[in-house]
Amino acid sequence: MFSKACEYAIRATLLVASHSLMDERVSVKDIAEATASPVAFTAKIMQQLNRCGILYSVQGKQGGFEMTKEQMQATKLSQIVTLIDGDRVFTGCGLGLRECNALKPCPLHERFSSVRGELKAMLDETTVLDLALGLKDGLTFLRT
Amino acid sequence: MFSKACEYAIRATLLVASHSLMDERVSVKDIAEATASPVAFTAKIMQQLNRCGILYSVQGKQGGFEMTKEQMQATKLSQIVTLIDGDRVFTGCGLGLRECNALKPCPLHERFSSVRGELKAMLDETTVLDLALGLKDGLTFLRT
DNA sequence: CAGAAAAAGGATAATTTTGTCCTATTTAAA
DNA sequence: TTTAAATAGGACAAAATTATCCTTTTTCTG
Ligand code: FES
Ligand code: FES
Repeated sequence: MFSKACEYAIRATLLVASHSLMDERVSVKDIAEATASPVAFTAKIMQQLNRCGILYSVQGKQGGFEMTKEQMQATKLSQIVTLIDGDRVFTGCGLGLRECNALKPCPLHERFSSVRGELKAMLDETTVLDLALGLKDGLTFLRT
Repeated sequence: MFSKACEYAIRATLLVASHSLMDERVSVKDIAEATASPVAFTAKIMQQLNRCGILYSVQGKQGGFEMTKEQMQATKLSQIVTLIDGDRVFTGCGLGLRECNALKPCPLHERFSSVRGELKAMLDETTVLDLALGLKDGLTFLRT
């Protein structure tokens, strides 16, 4: 469904958010540990998330990553997916035709575009804050 | 969403089905041309589809691939997906946790498993015959 | 100020997925 | 019976994704 990079990005963002709710800053090392992700790969993803303003970083000793509550409210899951994987999962043809076009539909178009629309709606309606709250309260988890 | 191999598999199966409805046999070359897929890669996929009985092949000159109407009715899209990509798209965690477990859910579990269930239901309810009919009638397409 | 901890970023490596090539086998038709 | 067209299948190659390593820069702390 999503690439590994995208899964790591969402997990990392949610971890940073849940810690920011408790006014804690987290390092890449912390993030990788808490989300069971490879450290250096996660570091690259954090750079992308920082560059596009989904969260922010503090360099130097005692540095790490944080999010403001505004960032948590403003960031929809769909934005993270689009940033990392592009919009193919939201707009592409389920059978891989070059474009999904209702005027020249693939055999699965009608059924697939409906499900794809629900996926998009779900990710558009879900903010980082929505998910970070359950994580902070220990109701949900980011690793086994 | 699906791998390239899986997209090719579905497109190829639907092409064979629509031709079988007109009592025509199709070669790998025909399939690759009609679905805009790489020939040799498609050939490998056809072998898988044949081995597991989704369709059948006839070797030798004038050979090719065909499906019986029974095969078309019996084959659900979900079977082709599972054959090529496995069942991760139907059962896996949206955030990539090792297993999707409602007792230790990821933050997206509730919302994701709902959409994933609709995808599965859609592919379970759709047979190759369902889709081949529109293709035969020129209402849907397998390439741009 | 010096040293250490941490992010930034470039280069490279491993793995998986996708795609190609070539040979053997099967079968219809000339 | 020979030839040609087609699938079967193994080996290999290219590309994309995932992952690691190493150096530089920043900034806190002693
Ligand atoms: S054309 Fe295939 S999903 Fe729209
Ligand atoms: S645990 Fe993540 S989707 Fe179920």
